[in-house]
Amino acid sequence: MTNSTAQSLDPLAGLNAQQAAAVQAVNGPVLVLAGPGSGKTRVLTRRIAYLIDQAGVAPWNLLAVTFTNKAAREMRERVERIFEDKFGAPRPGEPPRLGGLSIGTFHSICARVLRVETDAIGFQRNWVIYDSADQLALLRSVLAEMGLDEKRHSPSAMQSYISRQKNELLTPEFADTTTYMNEVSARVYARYQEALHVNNAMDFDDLLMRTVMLLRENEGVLRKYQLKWQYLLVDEFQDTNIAQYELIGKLVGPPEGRRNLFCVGDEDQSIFRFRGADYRNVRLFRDTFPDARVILLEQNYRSTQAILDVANAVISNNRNRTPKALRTDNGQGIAVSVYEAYNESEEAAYVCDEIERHLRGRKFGPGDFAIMYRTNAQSRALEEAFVRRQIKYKLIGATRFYERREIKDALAFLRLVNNPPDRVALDRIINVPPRGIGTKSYADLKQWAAEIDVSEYTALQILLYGADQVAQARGAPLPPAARAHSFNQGKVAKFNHFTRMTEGWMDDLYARRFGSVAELLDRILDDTGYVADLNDGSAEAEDRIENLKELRGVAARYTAGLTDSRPETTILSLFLEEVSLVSDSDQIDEEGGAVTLLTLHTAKGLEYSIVFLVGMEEGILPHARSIDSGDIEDMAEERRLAYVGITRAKRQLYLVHATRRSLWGSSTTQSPSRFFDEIPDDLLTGMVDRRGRQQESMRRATAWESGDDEATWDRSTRGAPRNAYTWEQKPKAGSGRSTTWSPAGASGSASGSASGGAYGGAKGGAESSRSSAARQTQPSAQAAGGKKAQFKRMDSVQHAKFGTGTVVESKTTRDDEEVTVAFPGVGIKKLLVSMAGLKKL
DNA sequence: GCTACATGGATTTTT
DNA sequence: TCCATGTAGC
Repeated sequence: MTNSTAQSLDPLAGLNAQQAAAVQAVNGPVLVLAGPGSGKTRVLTRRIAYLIDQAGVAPWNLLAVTFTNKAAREMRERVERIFEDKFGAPRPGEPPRLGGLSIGTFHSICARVLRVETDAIGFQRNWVIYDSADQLALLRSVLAEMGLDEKRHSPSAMQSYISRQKNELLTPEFADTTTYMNEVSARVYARYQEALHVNNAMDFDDLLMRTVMLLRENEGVLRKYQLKWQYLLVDEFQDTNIAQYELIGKLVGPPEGRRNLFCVGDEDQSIFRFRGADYRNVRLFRDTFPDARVILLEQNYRSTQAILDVANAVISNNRNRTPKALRTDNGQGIAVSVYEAYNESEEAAYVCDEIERHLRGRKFGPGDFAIMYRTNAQSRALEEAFVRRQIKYKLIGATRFYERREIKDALAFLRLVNNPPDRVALDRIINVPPRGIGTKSYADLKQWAAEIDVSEYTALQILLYGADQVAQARGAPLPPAARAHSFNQGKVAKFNHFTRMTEGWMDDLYARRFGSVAELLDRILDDTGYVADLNDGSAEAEDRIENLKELRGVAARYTAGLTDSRPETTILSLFLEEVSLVSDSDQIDEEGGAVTLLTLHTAKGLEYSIVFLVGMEEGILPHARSIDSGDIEDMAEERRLAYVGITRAKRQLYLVHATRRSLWGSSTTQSPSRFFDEIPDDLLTGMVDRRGRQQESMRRATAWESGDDEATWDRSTRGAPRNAYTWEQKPKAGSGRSTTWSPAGASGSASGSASGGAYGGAKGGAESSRSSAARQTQPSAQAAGGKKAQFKRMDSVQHAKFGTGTVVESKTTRDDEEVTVAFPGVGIKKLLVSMAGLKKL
């Protein structure tokens, strides 16, 4: 290699003094307190490269812990790129340069350790990870078993209690029993843990707790990992919880030992307290290692000074923090804008207006914008507006892919094949699609299984193969009752049909007849008739099928005859593990070319040129829960959340709040967030003095309600069509399902201000009343057409009045089809197929 | 056993 | 408004 290429890897190139110091601090504990936008990712990647290339540390001795899988992936890629720059692309046959380098989240690292140590923790191979829905399902059955009423003992309260205990490393025998409720919860916790073990499953929190327990109790295992990982790097250290802190402590060894621990964090960005994270770990670290090197990164490379000033103003109201002054050389920039909207639809309309204005200026593309909010529910009004305006957007999080019904069903089949004791999986799919095994039969099966002390799946096997054969296969005798069951022949036939099918999959799996997990999935969907059952021709079914295809795409990457070279696991279980540990932020890609909609929590670690922080209202941000609790720490965390949002912006920041908001059904008046009061007026623009602002707001609100404000009305009709208006004066409509009350003809969604349901959009009043009047008088014009959808997304259609357009969405209603069509130059229209006379092109 | 409908309850944030 | 759960009728 030549000198010049060697020099291209100068891990210190372009770093400031503090960053360079952090990269080079090789020995002893280091704590980097990094403000937002201070280049900490850069420091971490450079440091990894530096340790490997300059300090001679073997890659397999390094462990870097990140907050998300996405961050892990990116960090690995960046380090790889550094080495490619220096040594060129890896040649075929060459051993991997970064072989054995471990980068991952706490959860994924722990899963890997536990996978290897399956025997040591007393689990069977191919154990699975339960997500929170699975946890709830299991908790419900535990509660039922214990004869506890769900109404009095809410499963989700139990769930959060258990999670709290686990995050604090409290096993059931040490769990908190200080109140009656906690005492009950502790007993549920104990039973729940047993149930998990019987199912050969762990929940998220178990991954951490069991790993720590293992390292605590097993000296040999502890030594092994201490020897393996001699250099530890931890990102987002302020968001570690007790379990994670102890895990790091165990791996790094006693304070007087090796101590090659490098932690990066920012107390001001700690936003996961509800998950047990405790930013005081930062101080704990300093107490544990009094001689630790502490490096401050205060220089900000991301934002303008105008944005940082606002961030400083807000965060300085938190006590118990190390004061920091964010500064930048990026210049003052544009002042932060404040906008007071009338309600959430007008808020969305404003955001769209501004985005469109910027897009016209051609300096920014859609991918430069992000809209951040406190709660996922807030995304709905925004989405509506984006669809109407035909602005490309990407929604992160709301309905998580792996929580969709069809995906969970498909995964449940795979999970059962992988791990037959998984009762939660079996519960889910024993009768999906319907195969004549009703609640009663299945309950009987469960009871019988409990009596003979075997898993439900084993009971099924006994029905199919007979008790003797099953006993022989397990190498253990079964109780006499295993020979006697009370199912009639018809039921046994139904059970056997199911079992024969699943046994077939397992046989073929272990005979390596599938080339990939995708092939197994194909076979399952085929044998069960799942897709056929799903496909009723509706657009929704089509979406679900699309989702299954997407899942198949992921599964296709898991090949090699499904059996890994490692004995402790199979490719199938690695696949299941991957899908259990994906996070929302994994969906984020920079290339998208679309406006990003996301919660403040998912926004952590990201940056965008222009950021809109919407719903800056009391009760939203700060959230009502945190206001009501009266806990000063809760409020401090809300403030940090605001701070995180503010500091995501590179060039321009908008703070938006609304006067009214309909959050769940009814509309309430909202007052601006207290965080506005913490920002000096001269740092904000777009806001007259407070009194003037309120008068303006009143004027607009009155105008809105009487419907005579042209400007507002115009925007409102685009943002949320007529029913946003009529909804204000609608009579109390019992269940909200009435379609006859509204003179303006908003039908269907009676109180839905923003959530559609009205037919026709801007200037479409006439159109809309006609449609809905027609709908009332001719309810089943198209009844003969049944449920079949005639149109689907992306279809080109012709309309007599609006011309040619493209179908955005199609929904089948009971007796008709409702199509949303984008007509260029006209706008988005919702049309009833029975009325509109649409022609497919 | 299945489907359609009614009712009641609930919503913070996520690995 | 939305969802999960419960119930009546087939």
